[in-house]
Amino acid sequence: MKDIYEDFDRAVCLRGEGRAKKETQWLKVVYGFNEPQLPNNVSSPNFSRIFATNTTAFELLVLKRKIMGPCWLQIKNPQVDNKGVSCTRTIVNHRENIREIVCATARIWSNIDIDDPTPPEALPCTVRTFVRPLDRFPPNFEVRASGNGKGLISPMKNERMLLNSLLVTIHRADPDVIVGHEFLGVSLDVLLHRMRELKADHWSRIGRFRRSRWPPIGRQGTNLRFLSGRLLGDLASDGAKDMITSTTWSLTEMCKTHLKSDRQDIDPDDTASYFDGGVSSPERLLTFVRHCELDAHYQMALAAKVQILPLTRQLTNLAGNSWNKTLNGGRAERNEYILLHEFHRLKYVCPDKLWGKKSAVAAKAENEDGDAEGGKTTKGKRDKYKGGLVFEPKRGLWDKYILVMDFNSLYPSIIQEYNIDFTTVESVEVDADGEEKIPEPPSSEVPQGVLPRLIATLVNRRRQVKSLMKDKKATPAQLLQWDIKQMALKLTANSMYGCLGFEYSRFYARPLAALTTFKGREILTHTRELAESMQLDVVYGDTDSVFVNSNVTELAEALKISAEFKKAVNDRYKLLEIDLDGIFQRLLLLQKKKYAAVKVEDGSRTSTEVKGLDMKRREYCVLSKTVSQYVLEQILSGEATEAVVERIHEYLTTIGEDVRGGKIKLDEFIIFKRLGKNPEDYPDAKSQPHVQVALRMKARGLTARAGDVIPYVFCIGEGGETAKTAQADRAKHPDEVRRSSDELKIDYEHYLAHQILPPIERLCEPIEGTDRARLAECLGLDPNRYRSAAESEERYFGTLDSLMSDAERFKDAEPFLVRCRSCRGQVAFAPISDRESSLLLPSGPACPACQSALGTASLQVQLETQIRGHIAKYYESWTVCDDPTCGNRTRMMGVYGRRCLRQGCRGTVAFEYSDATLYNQLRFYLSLFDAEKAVKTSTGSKADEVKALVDLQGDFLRTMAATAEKYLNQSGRRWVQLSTLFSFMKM
DNA sequence: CCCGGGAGCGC
DNA sequence: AGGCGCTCCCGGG
Repeated sequence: MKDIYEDFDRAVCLRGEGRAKKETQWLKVVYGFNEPQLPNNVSSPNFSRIFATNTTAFELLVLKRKIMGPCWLQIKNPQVDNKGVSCTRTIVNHRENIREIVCATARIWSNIDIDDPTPPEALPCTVRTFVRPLDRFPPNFEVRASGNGKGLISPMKNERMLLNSLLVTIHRADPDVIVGHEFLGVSLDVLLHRMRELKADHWSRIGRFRRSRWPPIGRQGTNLRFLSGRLLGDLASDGAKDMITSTTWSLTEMCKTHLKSDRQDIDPDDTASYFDGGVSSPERLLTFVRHCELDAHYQMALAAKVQILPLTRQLTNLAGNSWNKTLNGGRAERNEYILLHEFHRLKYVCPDKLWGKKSAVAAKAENEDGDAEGGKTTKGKRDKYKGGLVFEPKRGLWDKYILVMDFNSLYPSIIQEYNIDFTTVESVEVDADGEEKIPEPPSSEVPQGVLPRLIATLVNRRRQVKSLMKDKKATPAQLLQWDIKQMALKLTANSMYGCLGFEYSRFYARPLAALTTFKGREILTHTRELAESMQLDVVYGDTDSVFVNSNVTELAEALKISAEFKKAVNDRYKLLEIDLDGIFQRLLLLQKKKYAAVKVEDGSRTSTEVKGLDMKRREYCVLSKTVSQYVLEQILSGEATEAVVERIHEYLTTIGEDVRGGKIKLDEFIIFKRLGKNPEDYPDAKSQPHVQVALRMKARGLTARAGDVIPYVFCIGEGGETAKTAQADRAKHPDEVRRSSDELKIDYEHYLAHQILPPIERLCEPIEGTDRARLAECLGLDPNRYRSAAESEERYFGTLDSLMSDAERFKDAEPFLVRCRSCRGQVAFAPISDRESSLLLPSGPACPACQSALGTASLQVQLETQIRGHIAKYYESWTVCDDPTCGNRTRMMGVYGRRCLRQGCRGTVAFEYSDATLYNQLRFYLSLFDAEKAVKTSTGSKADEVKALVDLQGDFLRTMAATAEKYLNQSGRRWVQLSTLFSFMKM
């Protein structure tokens, strides 16, 4: 009954009690779970505090017995043999939007060893599919079903019988593990509701805990307890998502990337058609059944491929928590349990578990913040503490060897190096000015803390495992097992820091987290300074890495520099270690966290590494990624810039044509976006494409919940008017597009302008010889709409006037049209230096058609009329939207600058007839009568001819020039906003 | 035109 | 129910 504990001072502080008792005497009281729980906030004259009143039986058992993950417990004689089962049910919803079960496959593997690397397809298994008709089975279905190959097909009369038979199968197999995809969130939910609704027999056999009465079915995705006694490996669970690299975690995508298998997708809306009993052949339904059989296989194959069971078991062994939580939950709980075990072993009192609440320290700090800042409204989260340091990248394309040096496991190493722990770091006062102070690390005499020692143990064990792996005699199975073990050790060590800064963590210790990152920033800064002191150029760095420009073209030299630098850095620390992580042959550095490189692999091989670019994001379609890939390959090819630019331009031209020509498949246009909330919870649902699609999916009885990744394609609005329908309404699910046959058309212009151009533009930004207007032009988009203000002005006036020919400068100017009063013909007034076309003869202006002389006064009036026409046009102030899919033309002006006023459009409006256009037009008119220029631009024998002409017709030219100049000079400022015209010069 | 808040990445 | 740092893009005033 009585036991003396040492106090754990942080435990006290974590409770928000301000007192820092080191060791005190505690009275330990133990009583059964059949008695009521004490409140945790009681006190009396005899005691000030009670701890651990709400500890669960599981925690107690696991801690007291030091149970570290799955192991044999001598409670009774457990009858366990390993059986895995993979289940698929395909569900269709009909009438009243209720999801029913039409088909279920159980693929059962018996006596599997989860450490055996043999893939599931090479191991014996039984397959059984239960299927029931919607109305009636197609003729001959039962006969054909009985002759099915390996898989047993059991036609069932109705849904209830299907469920009953499935439950019998599960009961007989009694699986330890159930593997599925979206099982917890979807399948189990439907199963439970249908079993209850249809009063299925022995429904609790889905798990191992026998029940006769139904407990309440919880929210979707929260009913793991119905499976108690079995492990659930759900490939779409958060736990699994951490282990599988994928953008959508759809079964089809994972099969493709991890199994190299081409899984056929079935449109859920087509399910009913597979069950059509009115057709003459059973083939279609058999196809459906085989699809289910195959899916069940895929799920197990994926689970085996990513080693989900061995890895989660190792993680669970390290943390001492529950395996099912490792499989289906996040990592906070693992971290909690490893610390609980450690502190319990050392006889500390740990902070109490606060269910669904912020840790006591977090809550306390928030209150203090509120007091200090005079009752500032509870703005949700507290200010973040500072994290890793990111250097400003030196942007551009680097073509000397770049050394990527990074610290191995920086944060775990810092925690060890500086002995950062709950028991070693003194708490800090909260600063008066609200600024949070970083605590000091303990002095070197302070003994090693709990956390540093724990991490050291993990790191040492990992080192041992890795040395085992070097043994040449090791079998592949052993190697695989060790590899999983070392991975689990690394993951565990690395996750300790994250949980220190997690407000809801039982061991929340913000000052420790802040100290860790502070040291990280300090170390990275010093590392860069060291490099610079060695005359090495650091072009970039992020948190724990520096990219050093070796500035050499010989690999051996680069390696030598790397070794010298490594030694210089590592000499400064006891434990902390920097190492060469890779060598880049070429590096395209675009932004912080955004770059691509050609990495040197062993020998002469190379590979491309891409970080953070648009092409790595799920909201860009495959087409966009393919185009980016090509452009990137060209840029990194190392060939001459002109050749690269030319190839890019050519390629984009082809792409533009192919897209518009309908040569690209629908799949390549699919965009993905994750739902942050449930679709109906969006306040601005109407403007979000994926939310609109999700809502329509739900209306059809499909699932679309928070966290789901929604696929969609932008189509042309109904009725063909691209501008009329709001953007979000035009987003359609790929299945909708496929079903519509030709009704829905992909909005190619939108894809070119919004999915292809922007990523390419960003990639080409540092590349000479092209710009966004040119890239847009290649794609068949109007280049003028993509010219920046600066570029447009530069185009008109040119920073280097002499470099631009008049032909180029006045390309878009309207000609001066001269009408002849005699023959009523009309002709453009060509430049006077153009002796073949000019109507100005040495004798004066004359009509080229009827040779009649044209009066100066008449021409002057005509010129003035045309100039005034342009001015009037300018004052009409028509604006157009720069989004080619919108094309909105209006005379309305927005209140907020240049945003397009059409609902749902993201474009920018500009004057159709801008001040710059007008100014340029006037300059063009002036140029027509510029005698000096005419002489200058003429060469050879022409020069003399022109010179004679301007001498003879000087009066005429001066009169006309003066007319143009009048408008240009006197009123120029009224039209031309000099500030915008010359904005490109402000750099 | 500026400012903020999500997404989604990187580490 | 792990952290923070950084583009981007989109709404809103």
